[in-house]
Amino acid sequence: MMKTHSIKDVARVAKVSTATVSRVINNSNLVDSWTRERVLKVIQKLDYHPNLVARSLIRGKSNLLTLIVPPEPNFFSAFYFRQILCGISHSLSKYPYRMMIYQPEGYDSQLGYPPQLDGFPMDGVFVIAPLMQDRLVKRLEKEKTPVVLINARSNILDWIDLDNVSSARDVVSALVKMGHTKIGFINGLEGYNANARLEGYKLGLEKSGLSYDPQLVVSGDYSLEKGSVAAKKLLSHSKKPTVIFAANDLMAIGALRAAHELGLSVPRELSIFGFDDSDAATLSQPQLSTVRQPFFEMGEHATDILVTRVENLKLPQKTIELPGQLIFRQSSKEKGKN
Amino acid sequence: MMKTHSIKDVARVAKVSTATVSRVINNSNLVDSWTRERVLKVIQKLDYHPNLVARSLIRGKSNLLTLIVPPEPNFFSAFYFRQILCGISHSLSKYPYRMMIYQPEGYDSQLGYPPQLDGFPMDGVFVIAPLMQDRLVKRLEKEKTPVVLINARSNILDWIDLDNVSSARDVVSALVKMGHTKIGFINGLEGYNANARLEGYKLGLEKSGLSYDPQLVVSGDYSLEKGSVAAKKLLSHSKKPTVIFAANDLMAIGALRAAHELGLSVPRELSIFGFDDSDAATLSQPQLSTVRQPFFEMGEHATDILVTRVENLKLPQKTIELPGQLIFRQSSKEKGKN
DNA sequence: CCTCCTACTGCAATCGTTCTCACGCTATTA
DNA sequence: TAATAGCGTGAGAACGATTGCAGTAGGAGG
Repeated sequence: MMKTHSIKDVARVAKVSTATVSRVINNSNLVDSWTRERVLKVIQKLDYHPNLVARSLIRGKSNLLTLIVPPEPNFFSAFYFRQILCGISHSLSKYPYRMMIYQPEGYDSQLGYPPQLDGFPMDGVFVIAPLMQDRLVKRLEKEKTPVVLINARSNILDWIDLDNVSSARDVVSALVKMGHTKIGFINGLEGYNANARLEGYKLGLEKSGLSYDPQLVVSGDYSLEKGSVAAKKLLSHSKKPTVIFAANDLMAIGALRAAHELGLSVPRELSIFGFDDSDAATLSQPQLSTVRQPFFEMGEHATDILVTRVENLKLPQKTIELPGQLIFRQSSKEKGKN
Repeated sequence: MMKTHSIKDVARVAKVSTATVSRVINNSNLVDSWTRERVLKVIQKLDYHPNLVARSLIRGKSNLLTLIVPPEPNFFSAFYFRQILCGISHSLSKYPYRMMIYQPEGYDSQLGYPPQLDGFPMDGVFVIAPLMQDRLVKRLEKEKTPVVLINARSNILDWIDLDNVSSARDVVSALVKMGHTKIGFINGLEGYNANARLEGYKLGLEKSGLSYDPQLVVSGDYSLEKGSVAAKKLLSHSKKPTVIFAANDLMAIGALRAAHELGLSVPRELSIFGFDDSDAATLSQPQLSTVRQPFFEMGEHATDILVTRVENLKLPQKTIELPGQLIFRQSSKEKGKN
């Protein structure tokens, strides 16, 4: 760090006290306009910028928000993570806050979640979905650090999440409208998301007057391989579905592969619908119909929520559910058409 | 921020001065082992952690490194950026440093590059490749802020970059070994990378005793569309190449598409080689042979370089050239084989 | 003319550390 | 025995801002 000018230099040159300079910097109206003028000129001349570390110390507020990233080495590459990051970063430029990124080396069982973060300045924390929630969140709650959960939920903390239920429901409704009546579903791993998407699937059937058939639902694990296996299982039934709806894109692509291996043409003989609108969705052949999660917007909203909370700790809990967007591409089509 | 215990609390409880506590924290050996013991116990009991803001203030060092990201909204999604980020993050966990990410809203012509960063604490800066270099870098140089360039070069600053020349040369050598003698090249936009890759291409030919034929080189702009156009141009010549080597994956995929449209089977009738090993390389049909840039490792090294530099400003310039790795997939094969 | 009020300004304490000095004690050396 | 060296410790001044409080000046009102 180069030695820069301090508030004292400005004070000296402008022949005022540091208090006055400080008041000018902070737009206090307790300063004569002529004096202000003069001080501003000096500030500009010296290219003075307040030292934010010193300010943090006295104010007890660093204007730094922390994004805690799960310890998986490639997490930054994850599709949804990237998008959320873009959203946060974009929205953040509206505020005088900066973002620190912290990825611990691993889950620490002894000390609680983020071991090396103690003492590091942060006014608030973004927590992105995955498993690790419990311990981390409990600790942050205890420390009364403002938190916003992204893609997860809580009874106490602010959060923003996809409306999984209605998104899945809308997919099913749309498929029914396209003439499908036998709709297979490949479920994800146990957990909130998968449950909600399955619930939406059931709801969609119900809304369309179709009955729920457990044989048309098989479980997967979000992997391509399992998606393929699951699809084959679905397609081996007597009452073969005419469309397979998977709880994420990767499994949908697995289904695509299965169809290919079974010699079924997609979408002519089988439609396939994914969930996530990941990169893979447009790169697959044929391109995948899917549900786009508004990750970017989620990141944006999360930032707004967190900054608001940091600036006013006493606000009531804020929660946002955003709708997914149905994206129709080549892997699905009206039943019976060519 | 919750009020936590300060060094004074520890001092009071342990019945020593704050100076001694400070010495204990900082592993000074100027403290009696019995005293140290006692202080450590108190520290643990109070769950005391030094306030890093205060420490930064007095030390004039924040232990924060800044990663400046170009203002493009989706930059976090860029393939190489993600990988580099993973590498930085991974290596960073070895050090007592944290990373701030800062993406300005746009290029500011008035003030110089990163307008809102003034006064924010940072000990060093990662700068990732693209165009914006000039002004930003000049400014950082002036402020004597330690900088490491990633995927770019400088005469003064530390940098780490791919060895483009030898990577491209090795591709050509490999292709020649596979029996190809007419090797088309789709160049990128003017700039260091493209120049270096073209140079490597020429070098590879030379090394293999083949002569350079300007007709086998066309220029592109790194886009899929242009790659397709360029490939068609190459394939319309009388002396059609048997393999097309593109300066990046996207153009290679464009070439793939062109081949498809022209009814040429890849790799039976035409081999295609990319550069970057982006996501698209494995998702394309057939999967793309390409050069993998060691982005992850670059991020890791960059971190090591920057931390070293921050801790010792007087070190001589450090530069690293990393070799690319040739990845052979389905889009290339020995000439004449089936 | 005196008092009070308002508008502006400066003094000095404060935030939580680090680090230089000086001090006292013990052990070593001449 | 006196001088010297070293170890362990504490007092207190920084670091660069903010902010409560006190003080000054000038104008208004009685």
